[in-house]
Amino acid sequence: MNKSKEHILAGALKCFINKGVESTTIADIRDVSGVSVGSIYHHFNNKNGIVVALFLNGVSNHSARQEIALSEANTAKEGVKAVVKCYIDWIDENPDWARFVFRYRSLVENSQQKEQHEQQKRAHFKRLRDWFFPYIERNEIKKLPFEVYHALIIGPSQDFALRWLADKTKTELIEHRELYAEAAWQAIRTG
Amino acid sequence: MNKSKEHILAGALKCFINKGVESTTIADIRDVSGVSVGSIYHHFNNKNGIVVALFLNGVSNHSARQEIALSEANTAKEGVKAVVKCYIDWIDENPDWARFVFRYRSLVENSQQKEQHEQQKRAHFKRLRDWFFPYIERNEIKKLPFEVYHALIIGPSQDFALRWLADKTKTELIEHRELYAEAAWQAIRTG
Amino acid sequence: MNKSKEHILAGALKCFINKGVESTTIADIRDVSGVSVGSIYHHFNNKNGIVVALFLNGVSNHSARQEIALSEANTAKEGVKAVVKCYIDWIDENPDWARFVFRYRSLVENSQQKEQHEQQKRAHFKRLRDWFFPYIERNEIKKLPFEVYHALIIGPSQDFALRWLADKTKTELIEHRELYAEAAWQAIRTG
Amino acid sequence: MNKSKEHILAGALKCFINKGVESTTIADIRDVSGVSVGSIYHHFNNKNGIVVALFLNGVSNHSARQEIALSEANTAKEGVKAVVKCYIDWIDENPDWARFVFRYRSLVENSQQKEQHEQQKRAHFKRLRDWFFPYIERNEIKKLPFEVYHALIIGPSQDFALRWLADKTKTELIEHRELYAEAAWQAIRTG
DNA sequence: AATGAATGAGCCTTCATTCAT
DNA sequence: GATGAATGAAGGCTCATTCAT
Repeated sequence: MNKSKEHILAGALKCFINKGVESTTIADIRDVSGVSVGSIYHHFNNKNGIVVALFLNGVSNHSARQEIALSEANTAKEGVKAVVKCYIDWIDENPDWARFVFRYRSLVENSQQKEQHEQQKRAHFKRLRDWFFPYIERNEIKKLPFEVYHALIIGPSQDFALRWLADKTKTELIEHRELYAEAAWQAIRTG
Repeated sequence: MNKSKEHILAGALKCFINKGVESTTIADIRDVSGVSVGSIYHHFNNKNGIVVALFLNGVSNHSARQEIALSEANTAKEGVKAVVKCYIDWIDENPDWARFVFRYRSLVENSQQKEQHEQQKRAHFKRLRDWFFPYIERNEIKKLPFEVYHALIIGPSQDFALRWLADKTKTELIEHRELYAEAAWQAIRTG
Repeated sequence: MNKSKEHILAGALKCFINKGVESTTIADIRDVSGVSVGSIYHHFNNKNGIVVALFLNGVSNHSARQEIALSEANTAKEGVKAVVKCYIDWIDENPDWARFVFRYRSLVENSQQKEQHEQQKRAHFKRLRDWFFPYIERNEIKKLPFEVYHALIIGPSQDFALRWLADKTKTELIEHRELYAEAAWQAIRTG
Repeated sequence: MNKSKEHILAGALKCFINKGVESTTIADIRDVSGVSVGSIYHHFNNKNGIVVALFLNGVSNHSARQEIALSEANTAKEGVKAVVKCYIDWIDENPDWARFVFRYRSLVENSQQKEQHEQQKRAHFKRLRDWFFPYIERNEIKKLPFEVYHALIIGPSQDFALRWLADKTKTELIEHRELYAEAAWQAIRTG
């Protein structure tokens, strides 16, 4: 892999989190990454290129982990809980990346390079849907409007995670791993 | 009431949502609000002053409504559901204001005028806590780490609302009002 | 005399010395003088009006004192020494006014209201010339190009005064009063 | 040597003398020097950086000449006269630079980059003092408070020079070169 | 005479991007 | 692939001045 590119991405992530994307200058990234202005443009074409690269890397890294976790689950309950735990774990292990993805999702989704992201996202959602569908059919999971599942499963963890990432919680995100996983299962199970 | 100030705030909100705070220029706000650059500075001191004013107005407007709704509830269940419904209603009725508050909370919380916000927030949370405390004591609501309640009650609605505000849902936020209210109650009730 | 005008002039002088004329805003003068923006304009028409008023007051105050001192002198030597001492005394007693006059002379002399100043100056110089002329004729004072007298008489005191006003001398201006007066006399006396 | 820097300094000096530092805009300097705004900032960091550079160049250029002149003098009288003549000559040959140094000395001495100037100045004054000290010891020059020498030697020339630079004299500065040199010597010689 | 809200032209400075080396 | 000097458009903000009260 490319040393310069790694340095640039790592430096840019730091800056983007500290000062925000708009307030981060190419000179800031140069100072933090140690890579010259010319090289930054050589590798990423322009400032937005760095933003998009960071975002796509982050999202696909997270999706991949989630799909692996899901593939190892054998029941509806295991699957739901795996999704929540994997979500929490990824945020816990990559807090800056998570902050970045939450904060700048819209920036990428409104950019010109959004195509790649949308495609990734559709593929990922399809795989999730395929995994859960049989359990809904078999009535182990409540029949609900599809887009509500995400809210019920991920909503609570996400709410807490956002506050944890902003350093506004007294307890650790990871402490409630089991609690949110169980709550997610209870929220959508039948019976 | 002050005509200029209202115009500036309304115009600024439009711009901030359309282009983002950083990409909105004072000239943009002048064009939309019809108030001169000098007057904008006269009333808000600088660009960030507008951001803070919009944010504080939004948050306190929402808090006030929530507290009124709560004061009319007579049981734990009614209270929890009122909070969720009020949350959904406010977002549904003030989508731009909601978009703004979600997106720029951190901007205000890291600004120099954060004091006023923190104070408002503390007072609001204290009133919520006071309302729910008796029900926890009487064991009608599960005993949980305090900061988890918010995640369980608001998390799902918030997740959906964020996607609804970004125009990424097929269904309307308001359609699921009862569903999320009921889910919130089930998530924290005892027994 | 007019209370507001006095306050404005006094406040403006402070500001002009502290921050320079260009960096002093009308708001600064309002804050220091306690007189409203509107009143400042009512009394002085515009910012430059304050500058000119301060300057003309300062110069004519100094000229008047010098002419009085001269009128009490009875010999060439007394006259020359009186001029130097009077110069030093005025600066010693009105250091801010002196700083202002030295620093902003050119600003007034290039302004549109320069007429009044030029007239004052011509009249003053004529009176000085009239006083000294007889002594030059009688050969008690060296015959020199007229504009050299000022340099020889005032030059040394002025050099020192400028450094004293800038707080760059170790000794007090007033200490050398006699020394500079005597040096001035020696520089232009005959024999 | 650096072409851009030279052009910027030359253009800036013209503007500063014509309109004053405060009234000179970066755009003025760009127009006169032909160097882009960005480059001006690249080389001088900000507007004040140009002022400081001009000032330091001017002062050190003058000091260097004075020290050379002094090193070629062999008696107290020659030294004193050399200082005065050198002073007059430098002003005569570099009138704009002289105008600038006289007018904006305080601006530099109160700026943040004043250190370099103070150091230069101290070194220069030490060399002057070292040159004259033996003659004072040998009683060829009057014993006077040290800071008075400057006033007596340079004061008259400076007074005249200031008026000559302001175009307010009928005669040329250079015409009185010998007169002021001789007066300086008479003012401080013993006997 | 006094007040201070409103105006808008204009300035310093920043910064993404280019390009010659 | 790497470098960093040069560019110039654009934005936040200031401030002298006006004017209705």
